[in-house]
Amino acid sequence: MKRHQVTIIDIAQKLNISKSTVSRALTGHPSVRTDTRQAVMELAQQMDYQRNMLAINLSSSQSRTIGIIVPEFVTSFFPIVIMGAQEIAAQSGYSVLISQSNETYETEVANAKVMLANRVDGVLISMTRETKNFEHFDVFKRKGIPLVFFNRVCHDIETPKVVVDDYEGAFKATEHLILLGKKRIAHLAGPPSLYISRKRLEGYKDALRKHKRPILDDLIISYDLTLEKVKIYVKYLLDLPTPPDALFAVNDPTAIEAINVIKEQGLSIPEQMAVVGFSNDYGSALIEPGLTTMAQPTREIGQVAAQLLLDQIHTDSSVWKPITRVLKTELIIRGSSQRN
Amino acid sequence: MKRHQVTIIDIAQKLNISKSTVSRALTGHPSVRTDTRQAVMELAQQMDYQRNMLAINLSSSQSRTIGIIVPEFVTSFFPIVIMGAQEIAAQSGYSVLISQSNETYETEVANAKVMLANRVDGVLISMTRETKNFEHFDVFKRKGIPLVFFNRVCHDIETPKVVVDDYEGAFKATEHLILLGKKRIAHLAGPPSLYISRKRLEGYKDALRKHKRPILDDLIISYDLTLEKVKIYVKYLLDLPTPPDALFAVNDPTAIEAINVIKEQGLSIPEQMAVVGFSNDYGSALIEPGLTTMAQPTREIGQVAAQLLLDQIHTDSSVWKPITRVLKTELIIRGSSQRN
DNA sequence: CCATTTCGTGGGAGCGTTCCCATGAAATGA
DNA sequence: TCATTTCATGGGAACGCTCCCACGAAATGG
Repeated sequence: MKRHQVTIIDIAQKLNISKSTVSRALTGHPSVRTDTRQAVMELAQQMDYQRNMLAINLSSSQSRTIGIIVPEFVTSFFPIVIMGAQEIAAQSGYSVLISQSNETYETEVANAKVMLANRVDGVLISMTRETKNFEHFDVFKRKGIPLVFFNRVCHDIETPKVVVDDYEGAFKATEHLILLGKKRIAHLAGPPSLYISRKRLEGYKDALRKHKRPILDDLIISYDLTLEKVKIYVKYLLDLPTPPDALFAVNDPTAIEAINVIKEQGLSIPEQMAVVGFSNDYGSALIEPGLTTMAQPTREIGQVAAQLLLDQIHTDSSVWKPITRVLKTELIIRGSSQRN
Repeated sequence: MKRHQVTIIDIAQKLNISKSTVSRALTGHPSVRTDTRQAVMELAQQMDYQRNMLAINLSSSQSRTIGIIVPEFVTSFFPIVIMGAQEIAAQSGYSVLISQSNETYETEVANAKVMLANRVDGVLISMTRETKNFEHFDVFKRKGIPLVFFNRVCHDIETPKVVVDDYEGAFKATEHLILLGKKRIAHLAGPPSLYISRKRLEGYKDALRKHKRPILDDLIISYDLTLEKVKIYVKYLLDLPTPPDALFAVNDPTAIEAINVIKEQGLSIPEQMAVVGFSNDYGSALIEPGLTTMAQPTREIGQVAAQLLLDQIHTDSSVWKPITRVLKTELIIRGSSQRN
């Protein structure tokens, strides 16, 4: 049942003026007589007229919407990033279209199509862990739609990126464990397909090197971030002839899961096994003992990414620069790596 | 720099047919010769044509978008609801426009306007804790845009609602504490302005009544859900001449905060003070001791609400029924209310 | 074999704006 | 006072699509 929508034409007719004038009055165009504008505004209010963004969007060929594609919604990380981005977008009058790729390449491609169909003015994206082919991003470049990567970025595409200093963060986290007196520090790493996994691994190794510690391949495990597997790997580590006395996990959910397994096995944290995570997720302060972690400025990632995107949207594509913004991490020390 | 968009006219010209035919071919209209359709499809692919939703939306006067207004994004509850809703919406080809009211009435009103301007086909909403005036919702009814409330619902408006059985949940939670042998059970309640607060309070009281326990006003505190205040109230309770030996908190963040305060004060949980929450948030399993809580089917709330909304969108407004779907809660017993 | 239905297609209005150009009135300057 | 600029407004194309109506050709039926 579509009842009639109130349009500027309705207003124009009642006021016996043209729709052009109504349009100008409503959009704040200077060359409209004050009394005319007044009358239009009042009548609009009275008829509860709402400007039709659908028409405005078509007319202006832009949606005033930015798209965000994230791999998942389960951990608190992405929702917080989205919140940050949404804030910045809203300040400039932009809406946000959200879609999750479910860590699946095909869904990511489909989502990209939806973004295109909806004529978003730009896209913020953090890739699936299985995305290795980047052709579906080319079309954005061809169509002149700016793209900003965050967190899980693609280095094969020239586009702005927002990341945290994964290398430095991992370096500091590992060094923290070394300075704590830990001798055998294990690393539960992410999949090598992710740049952040590789960088964190690198930081871990370099910290060991700096302090002249051996890098033991036994103690480095790469996994695909499906949490169910953490138990297997942690048990494996604990069952080694000479087990590690510390664990640096690639992210907080992994670390939290690891803590649960370690406690289950009856080991004391941090005495027998210290644990450090990465990102300072919501649960990290709650678990017992509290999780030492490299905090990422999660909300800020969203804000910075959105700002970068808006900047691109508002400048000519010929002057786009593929800036990479590297945000700092901060070591938060809690019980999992602290002698009481 | 707006380069030319590929439109159905471009395809039509290349193929020397009319745009009507191209449109029909692309939308799967039956009366198009198979070879024509084939040719159109191929050329469209080749020119990487993307249907322009902006135009389709204007033409059809509907956006194929549903709006969701939530009060906040901080706890894990709303993101999960949104995820559930998004899944259902996506299945029917609907996009989701998200906005957060920041627990502020004015923002909620502004967000409602944005939804209207974007011509969303329906809105899912959970109100601000300070929303007492519902006029900004009337316009949706006037314009025939369906509205579905969830979680924090408005009973003054005839519209579908999705809630959990707050009364029963609170009743069971309280009864659980009674059966545990607790004698003085306090309740840290939400603001009376929220229906769910009132219902939970009612369930709490009725459980006490059923078991012939006195209802002690000293032990019932209503607060505005700003977590910083939990400390004050919990301390107040603990400092009473005869302090309570159990606490039923209106939601999990409150309960978690309470546990932290109780531990800080050196009391043992659950021996000296048992705690039960409501909703089974992400952190509840992590905190030590684990938080006993009434689990809500969070994701399902989003799914059901979205489905109800889609149902309304697809039926004539004259046959809309203000169904209230009440989902069941489930008691999850953890360390905060369990001997050992 | 002619009248009627079916099929595939073309033409064009309409969705509600914005924005450019035109127009006439008022204001300005010499 | 007349030419020129400024101002407030109107008219209409454009945005890209859908959908209704019309039309000729082919298929059908008696």
